Amino acid sequence: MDTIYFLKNIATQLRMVLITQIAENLCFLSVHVFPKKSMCLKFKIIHSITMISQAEENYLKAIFKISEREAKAANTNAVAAELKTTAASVTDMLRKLAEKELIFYEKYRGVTLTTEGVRQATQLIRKHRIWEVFLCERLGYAWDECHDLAEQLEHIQSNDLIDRLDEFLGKPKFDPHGDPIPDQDGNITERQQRLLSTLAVGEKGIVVGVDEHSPAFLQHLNRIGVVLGVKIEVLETFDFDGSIRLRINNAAEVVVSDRVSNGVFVKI
Amino acid sequence: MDTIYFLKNIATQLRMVLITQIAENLCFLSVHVFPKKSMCLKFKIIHSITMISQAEENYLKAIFKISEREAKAANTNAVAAELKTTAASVTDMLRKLAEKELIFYEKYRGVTLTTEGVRQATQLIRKHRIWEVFLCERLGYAWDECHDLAEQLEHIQSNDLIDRLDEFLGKPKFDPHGDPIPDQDGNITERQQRLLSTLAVGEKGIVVGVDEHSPAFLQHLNRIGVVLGVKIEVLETFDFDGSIRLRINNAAEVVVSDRVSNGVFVKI
DNA sequence: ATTAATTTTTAGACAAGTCTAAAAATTATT
DNA sequence: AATAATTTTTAGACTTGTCTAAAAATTAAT
Repeated sequence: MDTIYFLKNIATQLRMVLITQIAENLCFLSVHVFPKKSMCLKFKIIHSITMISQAEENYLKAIFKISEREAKAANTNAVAAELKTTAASVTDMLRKLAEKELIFYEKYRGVTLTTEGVRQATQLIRKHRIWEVFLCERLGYAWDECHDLAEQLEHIQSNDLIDRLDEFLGKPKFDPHGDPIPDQDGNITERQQRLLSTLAVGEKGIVVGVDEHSPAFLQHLNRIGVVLGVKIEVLETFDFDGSIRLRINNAAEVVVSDRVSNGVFVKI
Repeated sequence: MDTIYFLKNIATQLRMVLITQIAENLCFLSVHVFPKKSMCLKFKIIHSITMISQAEENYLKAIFKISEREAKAANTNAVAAELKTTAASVTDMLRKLAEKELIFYEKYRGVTLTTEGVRQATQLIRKHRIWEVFLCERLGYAWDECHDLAEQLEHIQSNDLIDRLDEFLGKPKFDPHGDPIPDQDGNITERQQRLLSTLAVGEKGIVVGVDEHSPAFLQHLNRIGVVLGVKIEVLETFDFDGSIRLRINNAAEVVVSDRVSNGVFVKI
């Protein structure tokens, strides 16, 4: 990882073991420039508690996402699919993340996040969603356009920046797709919500989120008028193919497919 | 760099030379997934006109900055110093950038930017400065705090994002340090400005920029009240050490050192 | 319970970007 | 003009993250 230099007269007084101890919990407060490298001893930092690379962040997020929807240890292929990479690459990275104690990993047995891993993944999701709010609410991006940019912006390293942005946006609780935004401590506001497909004829609700995030799906919702905040009322259900006839905002009527009704959350 | 696959029946009809030609000007509009790799021939993209890495961007910016202040070909050590890296690393990268026709580079002879290199560097500076305006004006960062964050944000890949942000901020012409923001085409609004040190006794002006950007310097200016927008009047100059006595905003009087008077721009 | 299919891991390679140490070229000095 | 000092480049190594191809482990199927 990184390299650290100690002045020789200081370093020789410390035992190697001690240096290792120090290095393991290292947190740079300030950096002093030494006049010459020949006056110093060089050490390599094996393990650093803070720094985590962009790639590592992405792996944690992928594992988090999979665990969220599958409720069992994420397997190598699933992670590879999620990140559009190969199983071999995943295996390499899992070894590294286990080394850093961000995941529990046993060969051939899948992977789960440690407490610290969950914390990191949650904070990354917090960043992603806050940036999405900014992109959509302030810069006028549509909800199907903001994902890729947020994917880049979430890796900007500064918790302070995110807290200020959060403040600037009025501490939103949900992102433009209705997904909850974790707070600084990782707490998530859970909401009473049901899939549109679970509503019976006559029930009413407000669209509050989506379970599928692909641009194609979101664009389709735009076209048929099923967007966040609209009121819907179930007029008729067709058991044959799972499609549903709806009234939107007490006005227009549409028939939506099962794909739609299983991808949209409503609050009763 | 990247790898591209052609279906065998298509690829075998094309001569290798032609493929190379195509690849050199390649611009992906869409990606098709082929059923099996065994049906494809694999090619490596040697040269791609668009993509440029974060490290490459930083080198271009460094060379641009040096050329701006030195008016002669930037030498290897200067670039190394600017980027806090080694001369060996710089040499490696210069070879690569020359290969991509972003710089003119002759061994031992220093380096200058090509037209495309200047364009890329200017756009990076545009991004940096627009982000700085956002950080200071909207998120409340001080002018000495925004640089490092902007250094990260400038690498977000999306021209559209920057244009929208620019619009959102009211198309500012200058950043929080008074540096001009290039437009989409790279045009820079030059401003009539003089170093404070060149003013004679009795002359008045408005502080519009700084020539030194270190946090320590900017914090010092904050403390003595010499910030962007204030009116100053030169009351007395001390030839002995170059210090100057000023009146600020028709009120407070301060004596500033030569370091300050040579680091501050005023508009008469 | 063996074989077959699938999943996962290892082995080995590669590209980008960096570094140190040594060699080569350039510039400065006597 | 020859030597010394400086600058720049080469050579070789290392790290991160990726890949392909082959081996090993696990799971499914006959």
